[in-house]
Amino acid sequence: MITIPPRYNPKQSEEKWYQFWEENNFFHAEVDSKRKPYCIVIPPPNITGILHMGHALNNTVQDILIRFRRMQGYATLWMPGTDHAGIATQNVVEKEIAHEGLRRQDLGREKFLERTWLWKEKYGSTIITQLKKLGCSCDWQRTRFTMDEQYSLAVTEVFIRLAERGLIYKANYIINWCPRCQTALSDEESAHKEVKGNLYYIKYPLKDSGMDYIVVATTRPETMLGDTAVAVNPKDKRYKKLIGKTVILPLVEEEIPIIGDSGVDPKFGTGIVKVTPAHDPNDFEIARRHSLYAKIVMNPNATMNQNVPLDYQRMDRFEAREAILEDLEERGLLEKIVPHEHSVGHCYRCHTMVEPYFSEQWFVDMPKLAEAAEDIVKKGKLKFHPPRWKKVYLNWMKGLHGWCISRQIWWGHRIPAWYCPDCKRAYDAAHKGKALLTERIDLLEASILVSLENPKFCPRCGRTDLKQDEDVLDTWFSSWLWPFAIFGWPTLDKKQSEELKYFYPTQVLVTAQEIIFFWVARMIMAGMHFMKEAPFSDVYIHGTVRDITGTKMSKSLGNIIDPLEIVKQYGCDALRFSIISLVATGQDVNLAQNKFEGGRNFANKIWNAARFILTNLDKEKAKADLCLSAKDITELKERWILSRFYQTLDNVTKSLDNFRFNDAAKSCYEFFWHEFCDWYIELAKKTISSKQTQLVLYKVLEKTLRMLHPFMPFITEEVWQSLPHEGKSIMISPWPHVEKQFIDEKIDAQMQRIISSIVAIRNIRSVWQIETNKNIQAEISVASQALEKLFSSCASYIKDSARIESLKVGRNLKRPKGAAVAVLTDVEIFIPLEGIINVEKEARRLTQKRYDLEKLLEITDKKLKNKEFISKAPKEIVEREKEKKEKLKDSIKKLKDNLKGFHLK
RNA sequence: GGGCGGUUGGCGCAGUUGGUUAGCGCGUUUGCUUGACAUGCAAAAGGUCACAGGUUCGAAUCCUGUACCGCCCACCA
Repeated sequence: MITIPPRYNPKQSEEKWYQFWEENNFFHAEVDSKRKPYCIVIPPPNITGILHMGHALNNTVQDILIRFRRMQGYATLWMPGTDHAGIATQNVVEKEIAHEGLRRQDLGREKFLERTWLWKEKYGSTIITQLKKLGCSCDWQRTRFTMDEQYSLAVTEVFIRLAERGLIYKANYIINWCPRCQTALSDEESAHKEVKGNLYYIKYPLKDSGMDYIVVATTRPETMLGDTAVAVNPKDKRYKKLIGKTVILPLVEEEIPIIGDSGVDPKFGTGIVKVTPAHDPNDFEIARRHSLYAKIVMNPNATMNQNVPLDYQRMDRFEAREAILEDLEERGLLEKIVPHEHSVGHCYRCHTMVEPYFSEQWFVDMPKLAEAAEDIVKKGKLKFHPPRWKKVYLNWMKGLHGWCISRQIWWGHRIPAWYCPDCKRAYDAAHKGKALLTERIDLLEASILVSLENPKFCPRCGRTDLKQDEDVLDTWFSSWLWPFAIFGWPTLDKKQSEELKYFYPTQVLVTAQEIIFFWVARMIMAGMHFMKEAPFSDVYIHGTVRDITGTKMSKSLGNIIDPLEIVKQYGCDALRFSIISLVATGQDVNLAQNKFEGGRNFANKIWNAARFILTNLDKEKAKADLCLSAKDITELKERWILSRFYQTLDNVTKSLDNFRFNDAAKSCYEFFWHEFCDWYIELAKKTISSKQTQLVLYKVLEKTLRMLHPFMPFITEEVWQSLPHEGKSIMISPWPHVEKQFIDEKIDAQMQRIISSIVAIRNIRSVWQIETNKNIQAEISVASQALEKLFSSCASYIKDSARIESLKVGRNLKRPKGAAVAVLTDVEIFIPLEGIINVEKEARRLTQKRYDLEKLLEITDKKLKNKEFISKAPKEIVEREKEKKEKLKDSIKKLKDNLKGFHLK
């Protein structure tokens, strides 16, 4: 007798088997010309990352796909790695040194980077360790980091190649500036949020016209210090005559022109807009059209700079706002204040309000790169799942501006550009004030050299101490190369080029919707440009993990559920199975702690079913015939469970092929629990030692474990290892084949009749409160010889499952006196319970049943009387309705006949 | 301003090209120390599929509109 604990102990198996898999190198993949490749690149988590439910969902999906394909025989590679996460990591290290009272400037660039590398060594792989706790079968030997030496080379190379083609350029442009991080951000890194503010109506006196003034409306009065014009719409009759006149900018007391620009909306505010080219993207565009000068009025930390009147200098932007409003008020220049809601960009890292800021930055020419990336998706060669994201993607591609890639931080890939200080200064001086017109800076003219190595001298003046650009590249400028840079591109040795050729393009990318623009779109661009092929053929976009009220989980809200805590409490398989069952394609998932009980209970069910089978398995018998054919199985219950198993397997395989993970999980669950355990194992108890039962118990369990393995890797391995098996691990065992010979719908229908009959009897027992252990008698009256045969041969199923002591099966039997009745299609069941049942109550029960069926009959009848239905509906539908009608009629008649026998008063 | 998603029994959700008596999990009720499992077993109750029109022989499913909730995009001074 084997003793197995009644409860599954996840912790123990998780540790044991994960180690076993790693030791045996099962996660590792090599180029194998005999097999097809299947590759997924992990969305590299930030080194600052701490595992959250989003990761749990994202990586469970990937691991399921990877394990599924691995079992199917693909050369399966899941490439792992981490992202250096420029701003995020720098912020973390800055916080750390702040405890020592230091700022990064105190350390200096070199020392600060040393600290950051140390931090990375210490904490940077936390997330990797955590991913292992989820059971992820990544090829860890190949783990990459976006700042690895070779990877960095790819980044630099890409920068140079794009710069050479003019696809990367330097320009004076208005960008998003985070005053706290003190760096430029891309459009995507500035997250728009609705902010309740005010619209301030400010009077600008007209020059040379006494008391006359015009009124502009603004939400950010502090920027008025940088106004270089006032604009009206030239079609606006009210103000047309103002164009060409001059106003005196209050507080600054400078003369600025009134210009006409069609971008001005006459309906908004007063229809007159102040133009601040250096601090508003809209105004910047106006300024370019009118060759206006851009006056920067803020320092990088968003305090007012030396270009504003002394009183406001060094004030914070919001402080300055208050001061300016007060001063305007005092001068009678503040007309009114109207509450106004508008959306304002916020830094996606620190949530500080972003300032539009005019500055010199590096950009990628996105519209150019977008062409091929747009095309490949339009053609359908790259598919999104669910498909609605295609539209979102294409729409984004259409509206692209330049991508600002320079960041004024230290942690990251330093821009491979060098300046000659003299020549650059000369260039700047020559272009001062013209900057708006000459948006792109001519690198040659400005003596900016883009190259892999530090250039020896300035080609213009010969100076030898050239200075490297201080800025680093946007983190996403390295992650967009991920699918090919991880293989060593572009400096490939022989092995690497083989691998790149074999594994690129990869198969699927799994990610969340908020990453589509940041990363997915850009990877497609980079892939198309550098590899001439999209980096993957399918993109699976999963939903966002939320709490039970539908709020996004976040640390600051305190509504997070820690996946590792769930693993500890419920087990990894429970976490995986629960989360995957909840996620319908692309739908968000609302989680609560108790949602994981389902997965835990399922794991426990698997454990106990296996426990039962193992304790009863005669290993010799089970092993005896591993390749049985359908002919060897004669018993209904055995044929049925095999038929159901292969149907389920077929379902699960197809669902996984189509990224329908919840369907797959539900099929497994339904089959295992409600068919295999509830019916088959229960029935099998009576024939446990028969060869057929032994074979089928073993065969179905073993194959079901394999089917479940991608979802629940640990418990399936644990159980599988205790069963007779071939091979070293379930994770490298083959995905079962759908053996069609076992699928038999007639068998399913027959078994269904038996099951329905058992349920009907149990129902009667329950209604009349017959004690569970009390044996009763039953008579089953059937309509045909075939049914008589079926019920006779399955009499034992019914007797065992419904606790029937003696069962009589016959044709057209009459209801014994005082018997309870159940009417099923072509079957009547009588349970003699004279004295126990209440005749009137039983009659009411049957009448209710009859009433229900009559309602159905009415609907069916109506359909069949409808000539259009008969002529227009497909034949098989009509046929089905006809059959249904006959069955209903028959059942109703039987109910009526039985009711007659009750002789009610 | 534009786009997208959601609205199905008390709660959380499935429902693939329109066609079974609309399913599942949790919860609820009743009964069970049935020899794998009380993280269990058995039986049951509970829904006019947000609303209004339309298409169709037939609509939870397709179309139009409305309401509410949520998300994304946009140069809304």
